[in-house]
Amino acid sequence: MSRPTVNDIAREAGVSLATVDRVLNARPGVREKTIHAVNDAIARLGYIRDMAAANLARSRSYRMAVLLPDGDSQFVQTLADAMQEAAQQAATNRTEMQLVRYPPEDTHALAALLAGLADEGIAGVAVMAPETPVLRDAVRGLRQRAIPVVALVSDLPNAGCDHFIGVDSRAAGRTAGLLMGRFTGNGPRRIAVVAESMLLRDAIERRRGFDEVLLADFPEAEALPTLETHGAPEALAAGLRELLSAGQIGGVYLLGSGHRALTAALGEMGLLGKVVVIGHELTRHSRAALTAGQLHAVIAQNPGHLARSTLRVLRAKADRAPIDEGQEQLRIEIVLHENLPPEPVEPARTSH
Amino acid sequence: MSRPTVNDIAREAGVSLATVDRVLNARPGVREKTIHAVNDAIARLGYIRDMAAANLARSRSYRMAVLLPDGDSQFVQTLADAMQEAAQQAATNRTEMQLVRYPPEDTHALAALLAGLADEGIAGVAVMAPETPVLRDAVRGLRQRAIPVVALVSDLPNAGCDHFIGVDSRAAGRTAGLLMGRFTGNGPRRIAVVAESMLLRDAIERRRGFDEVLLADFPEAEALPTLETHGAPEALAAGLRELLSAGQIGGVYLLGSGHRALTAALGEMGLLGKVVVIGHELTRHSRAALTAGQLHAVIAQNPGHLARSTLRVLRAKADRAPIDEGQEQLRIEIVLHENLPPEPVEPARTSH
DNA sequence: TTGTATGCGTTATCAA
DNA sequence: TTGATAACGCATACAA
Repeated sequence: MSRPTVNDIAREAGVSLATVDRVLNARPGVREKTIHAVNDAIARLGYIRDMAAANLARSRSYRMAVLLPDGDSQFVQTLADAMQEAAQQAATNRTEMQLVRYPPEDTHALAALLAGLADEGIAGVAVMAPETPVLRDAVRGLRQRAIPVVALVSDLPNAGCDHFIGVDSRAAGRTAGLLMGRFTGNGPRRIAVVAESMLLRDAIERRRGFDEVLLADFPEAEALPTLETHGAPEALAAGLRELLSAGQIGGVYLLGSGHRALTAALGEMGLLGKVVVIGHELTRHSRAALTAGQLHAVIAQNPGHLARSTLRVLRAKADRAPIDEGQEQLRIEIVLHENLPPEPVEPARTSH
Repeated sequence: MSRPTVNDIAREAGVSLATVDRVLNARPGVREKTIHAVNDAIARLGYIRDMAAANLARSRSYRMAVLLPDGDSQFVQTLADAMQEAAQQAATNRTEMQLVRYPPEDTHALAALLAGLADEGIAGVAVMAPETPVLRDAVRGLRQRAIPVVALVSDLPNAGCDHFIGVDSRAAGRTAGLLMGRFTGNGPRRIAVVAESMLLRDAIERRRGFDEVLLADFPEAEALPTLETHGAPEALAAGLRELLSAGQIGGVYLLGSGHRALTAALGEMGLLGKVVVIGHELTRHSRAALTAGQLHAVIAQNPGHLARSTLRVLRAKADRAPIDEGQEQLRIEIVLHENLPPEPVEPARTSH
């Protein structure tokens, strides 16, 4: 015996194919009693829906839009690549993706982009951006038109998104704090904290988590005020020098990007390998630093997972189908020299 | 425009549907010239085959078998649960799974089971077992009958499997070693290594990796000979006591299962939280110990990922389709108190 | 060597 | 509120 089909259900329930379909897809216009009869038959026969056939018959394809900030962040670039790869895979399931890079800092341009998407018959939108009132409104606008929106990497807690795909930044910061506390040993020590900017919610949350753990579990450690570099390597070097003049440093926590600049600055000061360095996200540079023993731990999220999860969740939302929480749960990964995953094969470069 | 179909190819090439199908599936009975014309059309239109529709038309379904050792290992039980859950998902894609638990230690029973599967029209087999000559032969037998076989959790390097789904045990051991070295600080210290048995390849490999890193990067640390408990909690307590009498212990590395017994023994000796404990796999017990601060790091592989990956790879092998290496690559996860993922919802218990 | 017609399991558009 | 019936993209038995 092969698996029961909708035809079997129809026969068993004494109704037509169309009615079974209506019940299956929770479409209106069926009497309560009929619904019950169909559901009974489904349960009796142990029917399992064939997704492949369903998708085929729908011959509907889903156009998803993914919005990522432009700029030269290695992490975002890696994510963009992963998105393209996931999209290629998803094309098999009638899901296509349109990747859009928007000028960072320009919230209004982003909002305009989002508003524009609403008219293009888009089935879902994923957006990675800091939360602003303008963005919140744009998201609400989309959702009012029944277009699902998911937040990517950075949560938008007050925008009313359908889902958040990423990790809890505060917990990520706590993890960094725990590692820093354990890696720097037992004596008293000062920990430098470096960031390009503290305007981003992620950086703030990470710092908060980091401090929490250090304060509670490693009272002998002292996390210094954040050194903001604003992307200027000289600022970083100068700042570090100043911190050093006030006493020895046991570790450096890099809140965001800037691995290259940090490695350079530490190298100049002859500190490479002498202080514990912990950072976020696995990029070409952090990977190299990890391999070279200049970086001791990376807190990361898997971009491939992030990308596939995004497309799957958007698809589920578009279908109003439930989400497999277990599968979509992103992990806060800890990457050390010894568990560094092999370099992924270089995909075709994203044109933006 | 939507994607080109076989019909479009047929029209473009000026042949019929059936001919296109013949070319597509490399079936005989087509003139060289016609083949060329069809392939030309395919290239011109950028045709991508819809595998889902193809399988639907074939009305093909896949019966996979997954063989797991029986017994009360928490990890295996968790994996079994994850398998059941993944199977439920996969049923939607015409893939069904038959989970078989075999008596551990009994290689011949396992081999007989495998041989039996060959006759049942199974589309693929996944097996978690230590490598033995008998098992190797059984695997070869299956593969001779064109049934793909994948090794699960523990590799079978000489059995000629189609794929290995799991992590490199030696690298996992190295990771444990690195963490142990860093967590136990700078001074000289002795590290106890505990295992239920050193007969399993995994345990040996982990120990090897652990020693490598400790020797190379932490010369002040001394990894003591493995304390084999053979599942007897008393043996563990006695052994630990003996090690203690010879001097202070800085850390304990638990090579395999036995979290509960270890926690109990350490508790009795008043060592809980005073020595660094590192173990493998996230189970109910290790999770609790991690939360309580009695266990400091767990090296784990994600059972959900393992399960889904297994079914996906088996399916791909059955279709002779390529595998998305990036997606199937299992990570050596490091779990600390701060990045412990939320407890998954309890699935229905596996009956075995 | 090639073409026609039908079916796979589901959805969707009609009409009743 | 229900039911025929025609797609969806591909495979295949059978006819030419």
